[in-house]
Amino acid sequence: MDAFAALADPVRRALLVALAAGPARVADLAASHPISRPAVSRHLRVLAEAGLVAATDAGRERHYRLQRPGLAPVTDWLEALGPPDGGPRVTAAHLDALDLEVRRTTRDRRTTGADGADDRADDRAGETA
Amino acid sequence: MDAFAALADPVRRALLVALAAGPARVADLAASHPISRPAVSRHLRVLAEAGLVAATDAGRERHYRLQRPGLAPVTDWLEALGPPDGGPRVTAAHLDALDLEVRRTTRDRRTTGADGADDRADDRAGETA
DNA sequence: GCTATTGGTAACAGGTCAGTTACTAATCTG
DNA sequence: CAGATTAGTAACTGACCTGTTACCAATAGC
Repeated sequence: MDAFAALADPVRRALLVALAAGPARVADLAASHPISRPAVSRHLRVLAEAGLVAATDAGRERHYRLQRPGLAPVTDWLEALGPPDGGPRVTAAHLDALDLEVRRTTRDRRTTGADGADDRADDRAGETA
Repeated sequence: MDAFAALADPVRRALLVALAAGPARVADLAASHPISRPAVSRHLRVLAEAGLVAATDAGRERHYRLQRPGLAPVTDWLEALGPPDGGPRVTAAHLDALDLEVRRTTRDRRTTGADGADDRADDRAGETA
């Protein structure tokens, strides 16, 4: 089952959200969802086939964790279709160019004693890390 | 049917891709896809319910067009789950701040006679329009 | 007004998917 | 070793979804 079909089921989306907070066992996921454990087990198998989760055996337990790269087919398709609201569409190259400009600007203004406009460049640097 | 379930069907995704190139009639979409016209008609109804397409009556014809904002529930959910690869995550506010910096930089360099580095700020302005 | 074209609906058949209960395999614990 | 816990599988049922053909309504063109 592909990633699109895997995301179509609300139970599977809920499982992914739960796993986004960190790895979990099958019993834990079944306890926090209104379906039986075999149903959870099968949903997890579907998600694993789609590359959205991965399992690690630990004795008799099995720890499932989210695999965010598995969402790439969906995100890629969505972005190929175009932005949902004509919002900003920026590539890493754009950011690099802008980053260069901003660093030069702030340095120039410091040396020339410009006004105290806030230095937002650090925001991006932090988020892209 | 919600947007997630609507995107689960490959035929519906193909219809959306076709509509991304511009509005189309039902007959046109049916002709370019290996399913009957009633099937296309029902797929379009599903997509309309999900807010992914909209129709405009034009005489006996009906022009369907893509509604990109309908994808918002999906994109929002995906981005709430976290970035697939830790890529750049930039908001419009960041871009505005950067844009301000860049415009000031280029102006300063013009007045001070700097090198001929290209003016990338216009790129962003065009893409966000 | 008659015919052709466009689009939606109805009814039906086929297949798939989600859920359950019952059972089995493997591992930890006393 | 015996019992308990964890996880997966098998078999089954019920619902839903997708596709088809046949039919109906509305509009354009002669």
